[in-house]
Amino acid sequence: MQIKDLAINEGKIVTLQGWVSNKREGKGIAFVILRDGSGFCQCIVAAENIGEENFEQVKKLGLESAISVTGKVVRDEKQIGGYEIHVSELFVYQSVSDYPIQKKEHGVEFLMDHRHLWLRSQRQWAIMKIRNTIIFAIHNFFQKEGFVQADAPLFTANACEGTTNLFETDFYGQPAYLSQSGQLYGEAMAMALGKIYTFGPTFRAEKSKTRRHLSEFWMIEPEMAFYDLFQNMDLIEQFLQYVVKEVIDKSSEELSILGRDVEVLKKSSSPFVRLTYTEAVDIIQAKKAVNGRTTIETLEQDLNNAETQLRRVMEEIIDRENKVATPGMKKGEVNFNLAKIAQLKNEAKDLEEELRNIPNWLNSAKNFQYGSDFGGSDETVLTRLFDVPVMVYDWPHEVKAFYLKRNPEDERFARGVDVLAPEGYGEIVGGGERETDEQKLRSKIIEHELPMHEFEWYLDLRRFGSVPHSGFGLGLERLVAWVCKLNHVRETIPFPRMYGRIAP
RNA sequence: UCCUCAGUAGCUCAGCUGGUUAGAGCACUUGACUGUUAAUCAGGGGGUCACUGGUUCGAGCCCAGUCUGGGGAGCCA
Repeated sequence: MQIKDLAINEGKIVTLQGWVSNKREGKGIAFVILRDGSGFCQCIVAAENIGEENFEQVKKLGLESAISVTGKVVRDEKQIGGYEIHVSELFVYQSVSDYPIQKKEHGVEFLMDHRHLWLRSQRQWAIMKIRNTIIFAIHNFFQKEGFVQADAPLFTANACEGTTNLFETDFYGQPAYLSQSGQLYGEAMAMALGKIYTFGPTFRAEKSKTRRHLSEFWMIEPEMAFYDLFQNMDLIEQFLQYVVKEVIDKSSEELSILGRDVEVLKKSSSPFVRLTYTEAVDIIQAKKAVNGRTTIETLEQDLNNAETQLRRVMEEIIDRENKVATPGMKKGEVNFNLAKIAQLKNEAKDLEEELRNIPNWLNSAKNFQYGSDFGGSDETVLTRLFDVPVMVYDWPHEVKAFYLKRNPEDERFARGVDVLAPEGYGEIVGGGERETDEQKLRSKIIEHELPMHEFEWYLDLRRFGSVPHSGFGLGLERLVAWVCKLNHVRETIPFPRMYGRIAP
């Protein structure tokens, strides 16, 4: 019996096995929040029902003690799952008294050091469940569209886009690299199977310490024969809309645990914005307005909002500090205010950071050089104007990968597309139409100073039945972060590997 | 690699212009309370102030270096 099935067992006597995720107690009664991996459920344990001796055991149970309970399922609207258990029997597998993670805020480093235990907490549980929903939806989408899942190798001999950001390993005495993308292999598989997608881990040795980067992350890379850039973009849009809708339908409880505003997420069911690079630059540089507002006006407005908000938060902090200092205040109320003050201080920190950032964004928007790639701030500036994902295509070919096809009507541009998620999440998808012409590819490989002999097998794909084809890569963790509205990708994967972090 | 912020009790933090014996809450522990949602009340134990060196009569506080972590740039999904 699992907690998720309580609803269909209302009024019955059931047995649950799990862990104590929280406990409150009064004389002769204890409220145990049990978790079993499938959900959370409050169990009412009364001394008169289970006996004094057994109740003494319950009083000693610390967080994460392992128990089983037997009792009646009773409807209670106030509870998370909607039900509670009136316990008649309780068995203790292990009584724990010193669980490290407490019912209060912890710092990032402490939590990451205890990631193996942190995963048990309600928020992390909700994120992992949503990650699972997303993974399942991805497979469902591609399978129903007739794609074949076909994985690319993880060991590669060629440092396909430069060696600096690859992890080097020893492959029977030969240097080998952990794959940073399965795309070239994906193209080979698409020529064999028509439409394929890879789904696997990918490795980048970038020494990046930001909320968007992991050293090991999961990437989904579809590749489709006979798809041009625009069919590719249509597919990306349908795909993302399907996945988001599945999460809204199947993981609404988890989204509400995370406090995610589903209405904002639902907006992505509208058509995505499609801009050429040139149009996007005009918007970033504020030469073009969107819905009557330019980026600069929007940013200035945001700056003002952040300032007034910060002022309000600071006032509330002072207010509550005065309250705490008032003599004769009850301890409980003091604690409540202290907790609130700590929370407000964090809010103030975030706002201060935003206040520092916005002027930088303004500056970089004003000074954006046509022809260069977008930085994180340019993406933020652009996506702030829209509430659906933005697809930017037709990039200056110099800033994009060697394998992208040129726009036949204007050779300055390559047919790449980046999908920028709303709410500041930046690039979640990068893709495009591939170059089909062997000679053009050869000159690009030379231009990028890549070892030609490592690409001969890839060039075979252009020698034998070369056809228009396209594909894209989706960063799973970035998608999860956006859907859950998390401020860091490290919470989207069970055991993140990132610069400076390889344990636990 | 660069910029920037931080490191004080198991955890989250305070510690004024450098000045006596280092502070709070939580957690833990002892006792009281039958419906709680981080939230009752009273008592108790708990410290190499990241490390190394320097300035000073005196350093948690000032200076230099090192280490670790947060955020960002570059690079990217």
